[in-house]
Amino acid sequence: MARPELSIGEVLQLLQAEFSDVTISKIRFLEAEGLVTPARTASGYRKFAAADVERLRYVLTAQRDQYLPLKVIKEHLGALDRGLRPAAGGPPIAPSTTDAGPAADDFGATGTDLSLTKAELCAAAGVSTALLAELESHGLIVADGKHYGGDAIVVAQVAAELSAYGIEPRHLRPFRTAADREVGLIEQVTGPRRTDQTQELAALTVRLHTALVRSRLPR
Amino acid sequence: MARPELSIGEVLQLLQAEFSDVTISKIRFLEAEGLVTPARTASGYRKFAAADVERLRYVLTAQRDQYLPLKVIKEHLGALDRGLRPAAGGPPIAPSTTDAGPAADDFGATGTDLSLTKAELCAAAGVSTALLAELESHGLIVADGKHYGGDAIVVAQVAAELSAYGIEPRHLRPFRTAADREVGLIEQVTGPRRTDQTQELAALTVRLHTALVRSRLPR
DNA sequence: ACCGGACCTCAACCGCTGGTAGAGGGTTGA
DNA sequence: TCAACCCTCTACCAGCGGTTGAGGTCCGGT
Repeated sequence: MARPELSIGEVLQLLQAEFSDVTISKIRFLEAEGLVTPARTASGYRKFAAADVERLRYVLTAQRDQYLPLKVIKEHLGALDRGLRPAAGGPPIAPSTTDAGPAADDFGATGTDLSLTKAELCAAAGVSTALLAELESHGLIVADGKHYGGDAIVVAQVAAELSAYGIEPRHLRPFRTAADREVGLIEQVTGPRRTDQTQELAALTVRLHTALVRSRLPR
Repeated sequence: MARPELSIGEVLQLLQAEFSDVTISKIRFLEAEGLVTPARTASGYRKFAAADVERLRYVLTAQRDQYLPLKVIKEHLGALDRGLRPAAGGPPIAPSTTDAGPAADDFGATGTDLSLTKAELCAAAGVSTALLAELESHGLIVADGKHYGGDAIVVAQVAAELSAYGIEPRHLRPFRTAADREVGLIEQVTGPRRTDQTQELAALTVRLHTALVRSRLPR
């Protein structure tokens, strides 16, 4: 019980068992990049708690096994910190895709599901509760109990941007209808459970939709 | 009948719909790296078959959505070629569409102004003239005079893939309706000429559509 | 026959990521 | 007091993923 925290050298020993290419300088670098923030002694020495080591392990695993860039790993860690619990997937814990952040929009393997409260959703999408309420009233966003999924962020963000063009939630109802029909068609084929096939099919139909819109846009 | 294969410029047009950052030089680079090996004409021009384009799509998707390094993507492709199904975490070949991405968006790029004859379209998409006729009869593909645009290839390809699931052109009419309505809404705001705004708006609505479908997919 | 645009190759160059190296110096504990 | 350990900071670096441009060829239209 004397000292639950480890010096950087001790951390190195610990991690080198699992990750042969870790070095002291790398650990320091990762701190400089904001991926881990160990406490400090009065004299400035880093002291790593178990949680810090765990975090490093997560980073190194994601790098080695999923080839993720540090930028992305950092976002994942940030999402975890904010209490956004992903559902299933990756290594130690699952990565989160949807944020205001960079792309990652497939229907596939990395299927990640956030669960947000109303307040979190509004904050993440940068919209007012009034807009959210309106979106809900038109069925564009639906809560599962008290929680919203990650896609709701995108819906809310886009709706907000569209309103700058004078397009309001009530104009968007047909989108809801179209999406429902689309999903209905998919479920007719694959059944009511989500499978790989469901996702493949969804990717296809969305691609179809996109191509159709493009083809009908004025030249 | 002349030419079932596409030139590099035509491939560019096709892919830019989905991947806004693809360039000619990037395609050539990917060939140099051995990720795709288009055939050549007698005079040395590259000619891409549908399979080559599919391969590029796979590469670009894996890069964008999974952040995989080219080296790894190459291995996956190699494995696929050898008939192995990709193991953990790889997308089969039916990944994402419109990305909810950073800065750039799908519709921002240059206009897709391919102009293909019926035969070329069928060859490029790998579909029968019968299927094409059916798609036309349901208004999913329309010819401008005797020629088809680049999006028609995507529509035809997707329709072909969907038919493997028992989904036939007549089931796809609602997609046409939805796309028409969507474009109508956009034109109401931006007028009947194609402008940057048109494209921005289209990118937004397609993103909305995608998010809605995702959100309504079975959990 | 000619012209412009699309295509070719090859070599040089570039920005970013993910670190490493090492100088110069403080801290700790035996 | 000394070795081992830790600190910061600046400089540098290699590889990845392309881009740029010079110089030249090919092809469809008039």
